Amino acid sequence: MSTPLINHIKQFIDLDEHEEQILLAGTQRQSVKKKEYLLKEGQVCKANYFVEKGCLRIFFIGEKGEEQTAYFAIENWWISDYASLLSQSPSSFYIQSVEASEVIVFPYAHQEALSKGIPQTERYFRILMQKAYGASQMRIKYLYSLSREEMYRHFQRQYPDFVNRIPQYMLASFLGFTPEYLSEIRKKKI
Amino acid sequence: MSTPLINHIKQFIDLDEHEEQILLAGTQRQSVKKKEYLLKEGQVCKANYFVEKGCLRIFFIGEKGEEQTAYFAIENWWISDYASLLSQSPSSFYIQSVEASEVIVFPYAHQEALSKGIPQTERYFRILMQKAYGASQMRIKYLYSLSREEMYRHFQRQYPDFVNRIPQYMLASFLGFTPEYLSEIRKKKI
DNA sequence: CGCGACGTTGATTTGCCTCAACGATTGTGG
DNA sequence: CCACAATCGTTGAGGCAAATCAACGTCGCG
Repeated sequence: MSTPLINHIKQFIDLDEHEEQILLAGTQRQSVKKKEYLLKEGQVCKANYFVEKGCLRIFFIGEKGEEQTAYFAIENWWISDYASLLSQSPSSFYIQSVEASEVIVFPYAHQEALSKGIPQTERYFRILMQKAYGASQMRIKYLYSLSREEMYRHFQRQYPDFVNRIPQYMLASFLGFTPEYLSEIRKKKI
Repeated sequence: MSTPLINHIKQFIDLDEHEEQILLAGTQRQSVKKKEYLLKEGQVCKANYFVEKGCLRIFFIGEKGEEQTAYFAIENWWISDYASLLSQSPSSFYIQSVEASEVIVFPYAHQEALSKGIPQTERYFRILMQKAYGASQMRIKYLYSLSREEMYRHFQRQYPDFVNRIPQYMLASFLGFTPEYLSEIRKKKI
């Protein structure tokens, strides 16, 4: 069996055919329409989502009602509210598709069950979480040291294709500023 | 054997006496003087640090030479540069003690070795990393939605004792603003 | 075709920074 | 244990990056 998810996992741990089947059996593929929600504020997050195709985001609602994007996930990335997932407490985020997407729903209960039968999956998720946390430490660094304009240039350099794939107001909210200011920055650049 | 580290681990996984000994055998206690460094920029991070007593911080040097604190760790917290640790690449951070501290040095090589002999340690570190990443997601949320003054009030409410334990310039840099501005905020509050 | 969502532009405002100078406190060597 | 330096904290004047607000183009979709 070769799926994007299995391929991703096998970059970090070994699985035999039988284990692959057990692992996949507990998941399900879901087609998600543009702007459809996988989680809403107040709900308890029940699954980790692996993006096979398309793009998801996690956002929250600011004081004045604006949607503030916290993270994006594209092909071969995971996305979830990991605090809500771990403690099974109500989430303060929304998870929504940015474009029509194909997602693997990986229930947390399944992850917990696998931890006994296929212990190396814990290793996979440990590495995943450590990568994510490491990236988050770097993001904190950038948030503290770069100006808003530099944030945009930096993001543009790192993900040149992605910049044109999402609405500008989402990109602006992800970078931590207003759509108007992004417009101003873009005007400057020839 | 009961040490703060073992107690912490046993909140999440089971260990028998023999396993505890193997686990501790690969670690070492280190007394760290105030302002002493455990890691400097450019070095590859080799260990995860567990704070038994005292306080550490991880910071980086900004464009104008200022020290920007990214995280603090107090009793029973872990601290490290997890990106550098995972990929064994040069760090862009410094790890330094804020006060005289007692630290358990947990080499990453030891963590890797344990993952074979005592597989449930992977589970412990997975939960640790997931908690840390979840907290990081919340921190992103606060950074995006609160003003600098609200950040301070929020932090003060959450860690009232800690506020008076560290120099104000470190707190200011952690909250993402200048010592002068923190001074101004404090003046307002009666 | 028309409406609503998205993007742009410019005028004005503001939260926070910068710089400089001055107190307060801490630590250290004589 | 004191003196004095270094570090840390405060205050105020002035400046700038980015927000706010409002108005107007434009595009995609039902």
